[in-house]
Amino acid sequence: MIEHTGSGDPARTLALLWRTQERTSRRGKPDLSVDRIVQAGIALADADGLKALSMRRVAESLGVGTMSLYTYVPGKGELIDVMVDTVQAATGREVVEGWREHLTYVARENLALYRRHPWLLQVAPSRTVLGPQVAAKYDFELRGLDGIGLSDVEMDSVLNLVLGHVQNSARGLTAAAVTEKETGLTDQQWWDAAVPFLMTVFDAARYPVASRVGNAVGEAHQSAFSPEHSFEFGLTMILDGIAQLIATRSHPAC
Amino acid sequence: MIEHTGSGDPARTLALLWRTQERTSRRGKPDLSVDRIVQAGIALADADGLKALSMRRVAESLGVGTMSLYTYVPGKGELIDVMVDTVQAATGREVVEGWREHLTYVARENLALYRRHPWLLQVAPSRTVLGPQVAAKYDFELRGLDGIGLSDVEMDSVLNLVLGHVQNSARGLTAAAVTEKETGLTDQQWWDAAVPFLMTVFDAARYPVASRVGNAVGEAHQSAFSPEHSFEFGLTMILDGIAQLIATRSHPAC
DNA sequence: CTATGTACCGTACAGCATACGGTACGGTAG
DNA sequence: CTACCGTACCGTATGCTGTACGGTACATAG
Repeated sequence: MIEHTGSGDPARTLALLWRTQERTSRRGKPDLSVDRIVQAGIALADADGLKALSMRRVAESLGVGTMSLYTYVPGKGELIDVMVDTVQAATGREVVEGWREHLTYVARENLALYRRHPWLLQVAPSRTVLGPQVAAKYDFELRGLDGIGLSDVEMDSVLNLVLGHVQNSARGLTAAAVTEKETGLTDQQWWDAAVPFLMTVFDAARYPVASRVGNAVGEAHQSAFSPEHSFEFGLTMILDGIAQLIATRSHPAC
Repeated sequence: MIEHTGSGDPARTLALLWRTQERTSRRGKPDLSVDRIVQAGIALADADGLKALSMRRVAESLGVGTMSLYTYVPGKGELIDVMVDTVQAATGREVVEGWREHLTYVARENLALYRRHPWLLQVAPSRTVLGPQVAAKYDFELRGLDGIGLSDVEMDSVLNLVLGHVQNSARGLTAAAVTEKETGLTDQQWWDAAVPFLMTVFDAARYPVASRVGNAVGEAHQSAFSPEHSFEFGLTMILDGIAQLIATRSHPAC
């Protein structure tokens, strides 16, 4: 299941993200807090995936009634928004020389983020989460592209292109684990169950190139190939393309 | 919500995809069929998004009891799998000269597919749907990359890179419509509601590059900019990178 | 005409998010 | 010291979801 986020009032969500609530009065005995709820949510999603994240389970893991969460968080969608923003904080912010090195670093950091929190891939990125951590990360990632001849819009396009590739790669890298957890079947088991049937039904003569390439990829998958290769390959292609763009910008009359 | 697919027995799913059931006996009065159910599902998802797709609603739209669907389809996940495979059939298969032109054509066709069926973006691509339409499309898309000096695995990598970019772009292109349908808020309304709050909380001095670029992108978004640009931009970058790879393969001793 | 296998479906269950109407208590005003 | 009140917390209920299970009705084969 892909979770949707930000279903409610944008202002409410933003207030939550930026923690503008100012716990004013001290009536009652506040045992809970937004942060404790968010941490519990992240822990739960890390462990069992986004599908297993329910308000009941979050409350349970905090030893609290389900509805108590709604005092601090407008709903599940907003909770996920805050979870997304929160985990961005843990990405590295090293400054490296050269746009290519910077983008490579950014790509690796984001890949690591997806590895740590695979459920991020299950959150439908319908609308950007405009939280403080997201903003800080965006700023850092753009800074390494500043002053190399690209326009502002181009800087954004380049970054999005790289981050998009990282996300696609992350899906390949973590899909096995996530899907296994949710279907109870490893890739190998699934494949073993599928192959004998496919053999009876798949006409190699009808799809000659597909079957040849499919076999090659399958064999490579067992031996030397890895999704990491796909990540590196795509990144190289993209960076090479960007290099050409930058070269054009530097020597306009080429 | 991101829907998961292929939850059940792989062999069962494959039998369904390749229609191996051979309606043998003619007892009873089969009113329903897998195809009718799938078409109803696609119509429903096209109209109201994947979130609105429920077995109850599919049955209702066919004038049939909910449980009757389970005679033909093992479950919701498998139904979605078949829906995914089915819509692939509608992509164009024109043969164009040159790998670059071919990939451009493939990219456009896939983008159009996502436009027609935005719910495809909400299906978690945990495991490839190994259906006949998917296979045929894969074969066609690879054929245009055959014999230009790439290895089999490289052909697959190149294709995946392009298709991944298309998917990312499609998200940007259709996100507005989909999200609006599901949240009841247009991008403009959402932005208008967010901006005044952001102004009070977003420290431009803290995130100088982010705010500058963000503003530039925002302004461009209102005037000349469009997600289409982002699609074309990324495609150009990727194809330029691939061109370099192919050049290397053609003149190995560069 | 009877037997049988199948298409279809009513009911029920477990799980979900969350709206609503309370309850109990800590801090403060009188 | 007491009375009040705003807040934290939560029990219950509603309307969704997918689907397991047991049954019914009927077309066809024998």
